[in-house]
Amino acid sequence: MARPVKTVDSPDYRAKIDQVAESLFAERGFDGTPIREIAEQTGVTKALIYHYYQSKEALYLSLLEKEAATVVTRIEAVAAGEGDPEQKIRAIVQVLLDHHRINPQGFRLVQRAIDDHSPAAHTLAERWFSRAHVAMEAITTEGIDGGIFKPLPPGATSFVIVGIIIHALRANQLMDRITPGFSGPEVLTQLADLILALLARKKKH
Amino acid sequence: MARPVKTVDSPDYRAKIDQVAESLFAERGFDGTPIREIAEQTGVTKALIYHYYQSKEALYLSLLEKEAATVVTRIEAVAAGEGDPEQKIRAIVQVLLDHHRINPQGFRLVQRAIDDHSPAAHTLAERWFSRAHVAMEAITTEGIDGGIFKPLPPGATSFVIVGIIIHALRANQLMDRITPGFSGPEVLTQLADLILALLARKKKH
DNA sequence: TTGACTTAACTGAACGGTCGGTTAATTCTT
DNA sequence: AAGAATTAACCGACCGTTCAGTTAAGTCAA
Repeated sequence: MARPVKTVDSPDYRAKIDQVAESLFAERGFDGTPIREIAEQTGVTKALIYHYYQSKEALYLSLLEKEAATVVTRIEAVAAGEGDPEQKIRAIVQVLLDHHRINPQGFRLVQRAIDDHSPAAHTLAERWFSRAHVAMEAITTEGIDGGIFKPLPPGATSFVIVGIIIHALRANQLMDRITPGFSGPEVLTQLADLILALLARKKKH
Repeated sequence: MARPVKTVDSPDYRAKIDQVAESLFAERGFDGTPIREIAEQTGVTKALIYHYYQSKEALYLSLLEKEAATVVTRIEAVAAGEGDPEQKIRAIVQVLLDHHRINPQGFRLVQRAIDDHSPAAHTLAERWFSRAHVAMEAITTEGIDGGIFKPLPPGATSFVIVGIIIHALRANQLMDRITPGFSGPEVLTQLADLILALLARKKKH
């Protein structure tokens, strides 16, 4: 049971396996990523990966769970924190942008899971996305009730926010050329402003 | 030179191969779909598929090209047709919804290609998405210049429209439970109204 | 009309290679 | 010494692809 303490300069393969696997799964998907390649890029053998994980899918789901939990927990923290709805929306956009900037591979891993064929991955993604949407709904409902946001059908405001953010990050990392004049880093810096401009209630005077 | 004419009740396997392959590729992705399974579900042998297509990838790209061309051509037709920007936006939403309703697998195939690892598929998707965006830009620019749509940065309006539609169809087919109170068929019927409500210019009086 | 010839459609079996996963043993750390 | 970390070697299954060959239908010269 006792796990030996690593010396300072030891390789710490376990963490590196996770890192390499996350990157490969994010780029090429589950089916497109052979265990052999994860092992090679980590600098170990396949057998070591099976020493740490029961199966390829267990490794994949472990990474997915960790990544989804991290980002959704942060969103929930913002939703439960202080500030008016506009500040919270800006904070959430910032959370997602930061997370994407620091670890784009992890972000892409989660995005990919939405379309995943594996029932386990699909369920996992659905569970976390659902929690994120609940947190968002609390904010948008407050914004609409407070007269700050344009009144839209229940759920629609969160739906729009999430849709635009996902589209922005997807476009930013994968389709730089499809949105002429509105792609690349500039789309991200304007993202919160754009979302709030769309949601803002019409001024009456 | 002599080409045997198909008898009326002959199986027409070629069309069925396309149909089965499109469905499987859409559901499980390129890597997740073995040629064997396409053959089995079609009721032929693998070898027949290689009689019609040079490779698995050639089959995949052929389906992708056909599907993307169909939907983008329709969008371009709407953009080049008659009507004010609001009517055109409604028409485009309808085109996409109809296409998705009639052939959801084909639609999903194209969506998946955005994240595709294969350079050829990625390039193909980028090419068609780019054409769609150009067509959209013509409409949104007219709407903004005409004072109907809220003024947003260049490209941003098209970006929002495409993002919301993609998100809606993705959510509708894959994540029915993640958007509480705003999922399932009802999101689609309200989609054009939602988009136009977001884009509508603030009334001044 | 007939029968040799051509062609597309289609198949069964096999190829070399890679896949995810296992096993038994060796090395390393304490 | 003991147990965790790590490995080389191996397995059966399946992968995409090829190939030699059969079938069925159309062409065409006699």
